[in-house]
Amino acid sequence: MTDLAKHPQLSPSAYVVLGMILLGRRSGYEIKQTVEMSIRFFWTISPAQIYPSLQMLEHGGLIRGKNDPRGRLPRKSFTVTRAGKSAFEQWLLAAEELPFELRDVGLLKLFFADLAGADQAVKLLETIGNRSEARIVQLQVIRRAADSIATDEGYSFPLATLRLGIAYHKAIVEECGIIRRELTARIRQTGRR
Amino acid sequence: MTDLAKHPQLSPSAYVVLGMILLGRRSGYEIKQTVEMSIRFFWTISPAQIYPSLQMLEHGGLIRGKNDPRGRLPRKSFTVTRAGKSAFEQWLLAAEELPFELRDVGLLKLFFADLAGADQAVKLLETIGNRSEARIVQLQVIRRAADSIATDEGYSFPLATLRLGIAYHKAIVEECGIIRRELTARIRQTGRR
DNA sequence: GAAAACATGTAAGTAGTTACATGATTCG
DNA sequence: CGAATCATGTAACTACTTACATGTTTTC
Repeated sequence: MTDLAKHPQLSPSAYVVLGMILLGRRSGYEIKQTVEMSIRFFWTISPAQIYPSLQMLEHGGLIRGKNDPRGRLPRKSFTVTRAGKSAFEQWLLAAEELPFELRDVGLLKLFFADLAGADQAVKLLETIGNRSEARIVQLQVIRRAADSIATDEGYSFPLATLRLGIAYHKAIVEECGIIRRELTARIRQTGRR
Repeated sequence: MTDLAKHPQLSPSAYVVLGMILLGRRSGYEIKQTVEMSIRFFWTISPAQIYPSLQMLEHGGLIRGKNDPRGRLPRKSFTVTRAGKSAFEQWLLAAEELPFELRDVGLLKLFFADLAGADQAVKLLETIGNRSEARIVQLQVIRRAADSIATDEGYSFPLATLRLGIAYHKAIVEECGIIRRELTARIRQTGRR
């Protein structure tokens, strides 16, 4: 428990692992699966991060693991300790800045679109809009899974994050359309002159 | 020029450096400044990346630098070579997937909000909404700089990326409000029973 | 009986950060 | 004359990814 002092600040990804176990995911494999069908649109985490995180959290006394093989298939089941639960809640309720990072090559190219032709810029806007439309479809598929998690397990906030994701991409689709129409109108005007 | 073969794919950040020089930024310092007041909301790049990138691009024959001191203050001015310009345009027009990565601790905490109290969840939603509202204000300040870039230098697409950013955060603010109201209504109902 | 899914992990490499080091010039 | 800004760069570190290694069980 005093090991906590050695881990004054876990990374957000470590809290994801901890939180997923609190939500009932037992193994690294299950955590990875749940991440893929829930938070992957605003947080990714690979097996090469999950397994060392599990070791680190166990070392720090926040989780406890025991071998739980399926037949001859090795498997480790984890549960969260009291210290782990309180560490997670502390993180969840902490009044810290909430880091928000976006890396979007689409917007990057759009920023430089003056260096390309106007027709190329229109294409870019279409690509960006289409990308968000495809994302909306993906999110709506996941939404079904979130619905069943809400009814089966009683967790309703995964649904809220999905709704925010969908709202976000709908706004992008709409604004891309507006900008594209303005641009094509301007192209037509310039062309006629 | 055949050095290009050694750089089959530059990183997006390298293209940012290249593009910024094409937009008239001469030194690493100027590039950093422009990044800070334009693309930083969807792409960040630190001096520790810019200066090695400049060396690498010069080595690859895509840019050319010459010493251009201000008095005794050392400064290096870069220009883009023909090879550099064509490499940039190739990237800009390439029909590649446009990587989009989001890392949002706010949504992460919201995802796990079932593990906290409902009142805490309401607070989280407020924090996330406020964060987007603050971001909108920042973007609108930058927008003035983008306006003058549009009129002074004739570059209009930086403005388009800002509009997309604003649209995005407005959608978040709105949806956060909706979810929050739903939640408080549900709390009130449950409380009365 | 082959392919997909289950399951855990490591090694090597990439991309990026913060903090540091250094010094000149401008502005209030 | 001190603080902010101009200007370039490096070292050490962190976070994360891809690819690999290994073997089991289920499903078609």
